[in-house]
Amino acid sequence: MQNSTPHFIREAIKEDIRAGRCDGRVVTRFPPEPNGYLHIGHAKAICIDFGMAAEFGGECHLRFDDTNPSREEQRYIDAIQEDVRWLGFDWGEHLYFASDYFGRMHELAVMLIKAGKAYVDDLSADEIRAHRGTLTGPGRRSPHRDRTVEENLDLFERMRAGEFPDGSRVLRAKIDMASPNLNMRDPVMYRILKVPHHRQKDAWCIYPMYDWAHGLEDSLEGVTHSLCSLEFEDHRPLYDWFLDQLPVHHPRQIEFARLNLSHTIMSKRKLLRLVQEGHVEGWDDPRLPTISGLRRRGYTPEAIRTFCERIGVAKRDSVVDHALLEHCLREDLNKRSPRVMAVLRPLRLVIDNYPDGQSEELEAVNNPEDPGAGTRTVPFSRELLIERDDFMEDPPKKYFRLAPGREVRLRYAYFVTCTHAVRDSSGEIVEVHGTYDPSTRGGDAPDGRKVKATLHWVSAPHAIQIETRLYEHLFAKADPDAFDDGEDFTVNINPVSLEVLNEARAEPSLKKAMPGDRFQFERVGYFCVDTASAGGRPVFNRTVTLRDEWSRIQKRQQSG
RNA sequence: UGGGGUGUAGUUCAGUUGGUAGAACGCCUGGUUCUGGCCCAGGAAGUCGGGGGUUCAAGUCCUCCCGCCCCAGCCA
Repeated sequence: MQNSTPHFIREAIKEDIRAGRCDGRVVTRFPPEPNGYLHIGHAKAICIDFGMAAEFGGECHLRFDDTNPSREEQRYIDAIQEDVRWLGFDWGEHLYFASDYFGRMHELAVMLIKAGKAYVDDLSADEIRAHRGTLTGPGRRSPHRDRTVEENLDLFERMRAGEFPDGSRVLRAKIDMASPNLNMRDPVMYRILKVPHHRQKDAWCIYPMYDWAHGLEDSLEGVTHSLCSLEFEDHRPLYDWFLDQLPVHHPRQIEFARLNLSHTIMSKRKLLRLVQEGHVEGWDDPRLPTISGLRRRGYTPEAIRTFCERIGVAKRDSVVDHALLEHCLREDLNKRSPRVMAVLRPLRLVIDNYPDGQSEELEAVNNPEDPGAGTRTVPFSRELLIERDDFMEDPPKKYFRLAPGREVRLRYAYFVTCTHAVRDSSGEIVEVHGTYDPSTRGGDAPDGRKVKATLHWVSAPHAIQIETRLYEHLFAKADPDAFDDGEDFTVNINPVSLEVLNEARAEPSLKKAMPGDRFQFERVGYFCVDTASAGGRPVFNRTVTLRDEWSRIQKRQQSG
C-alpha cells in the first residue's frame, strides 16, 4: 500500500492533513444500504475507504445506511459483514447503524424548523414533482412554504406521532426553488412510512431521506472524509448546506468513479433480475460479480484487493477489461495453489509394455513456485487417462502433444511413445496405445533426449471421479448493455456460460479436498471445491483457466 | 439560454513548478522450462478530444468548440 500510484483522493487527504483541516485525523466509512449483496464494484469502494484510513493511520467505519425499512433486511446486514470481513477488512468496534441516530436526527430537524429553514408540506408526491420544475426551468414554491414555525413544529410532531397517512405530508428543507441544482429545490427530509424497521421496530413512522441523513451520519461519527461515487457530486452542495445550518462537525465529501467491468453487469437491479429470472442459480452463482459469487468461484481476497489497487481511482467513467481481473487472480493463485493432476475429458491411454496389474507411486512436486509446499506421490499403472485434447491422430503444425509415433513425457512419470489409436464402429477414437521407456522414470531421460510436450494424466484404476463446472463470461459481449431497440440486456447472456463435466477424473490425493480448497489442475486451470460439494464426488468450480498459448495458435490457424 | 462532471496507447491509469509522453493489462517476437503455466528479454501501438492564442518551448497556461456521463424518487 506504500508505493501505490498517486490519485486525487490520496492527494486531497494529504493536503487536508498538511493544512490542519482535520486535526491530522482520517476517519472514513463504508456505508452500504442493507438491501442487496455486495459486488466487486463495492469492493473497489471498500478498498478505497478502508485503504485510505489505514494508509493515514485512521479508522474506517462500517455503517449500514438503513433509512428505508421498506427494502432492507437483516439477512443483507449479515451477508455484507461476512463479505467485507472476507475481503480482509476490519472495522474493529466501529460498526454503526444510521437508524441508531434517528433520535438525534429528529432533534436536529426540529432545530432546523425552529430556525425557519424547514417546513411541513402537504403536497402529494405528484404535486411536489410538478412544483420542482425542470432541468432548464425553475420550480415553484409550495403554498405551504411559509407556514409559521409553530405550525411546522406541531405538524412535524404529529407526523411523527402517526396522525397522518403515508405520503400525506413531508418535511422539506427551505432552500431555493429556483436553484439550477435540483437537489437544492427544497429537498424532502422526512417522509411518512408506516413500516416497522428491522432494528427500530415500531419506534418510528417517519424516516429520513438520504441527503438529510447521510451527512449527519458522517458528522455524528466524526468522519473526516466521506468518499462516495460520482452521482453524488450534485448532492455535495446539499450535503454541505445541511451541515452548515447546524452546530455540528462538517466532514468533506469526495467523489470518485464507480467500477465497471467488461463482460458483466454491476447494477443491483439487473443482478436481481438475473437471480429472480433464473439466469443464474442465486446471488452466489460463480458467474456473478458478487463478492459471494467470486468467493464461491475461487477468487482470493488478495487478488481482488490487488485488482482494486491496479485499476486506480479517478473521476472519469471507464470500463475495466475483465482480463485484468483474471491476471491479478492468476498471479495470486500461481503463487499459492497446490498442483494436482486431473483429466477433464478423459481418453484411455494403454501402456502396452507396462506389466498388467502392476502399479507404482511416483513423486510429484506440490508447487514449483513454493519449495516449502513439498511433494506427494501419485499412482501410475498400465491404464491411464489423458486429456482428449492431448492426442491427435493427424496433428497440425505446432501441435506438440501426443500423436502416432511421437514421444512425450507424462509428468513426473515416464516418456511414452504413441503406437496407435483404436476407434469404435462409429469412427470415434476410444483409446490410444503406446509404450514407455522404463529408464525415464521420474520424467528425465538418462541419454538427455528431449520431448516437446509434457502431459498430465491419472491412473485409471486409482483415479477418483469428480464433477467439474467450467465457467465462461456470463455475457458474450464486452458490453452487456449493447442491444437493439425492443431488446434488453438478457439477450446478451452467454448461453454456454456454464458447462458441467461429469466424466472428469482426478488423482486420489484429491479425496481429502474440502469445500473452499483451491488447486491448480496442471495445464488446465485453477479450481476450487464448491461449497455445495456432496461427500462422495466433489464438485470443482473452474476459477480461471491457465493462459493457453495453444488455443491462441489454434485461433490464428482457424482464422487465417 | 439549466446545473454538475469528464476527455492522454486497444483498455485502465501516471504525467512534479510549461522542456514535443510513461506504466500495467492485452497483443506480437524470442529465450528459458518436466505445466504451450510461471519467469526473462524485446516489439508494435498515442495528430495527449478539436481549433485558436500566450511562449524560445504547451498534455500542462488562456480561449472557443465538440464528444461522453450524471441530475427533475416521498430510493440510496
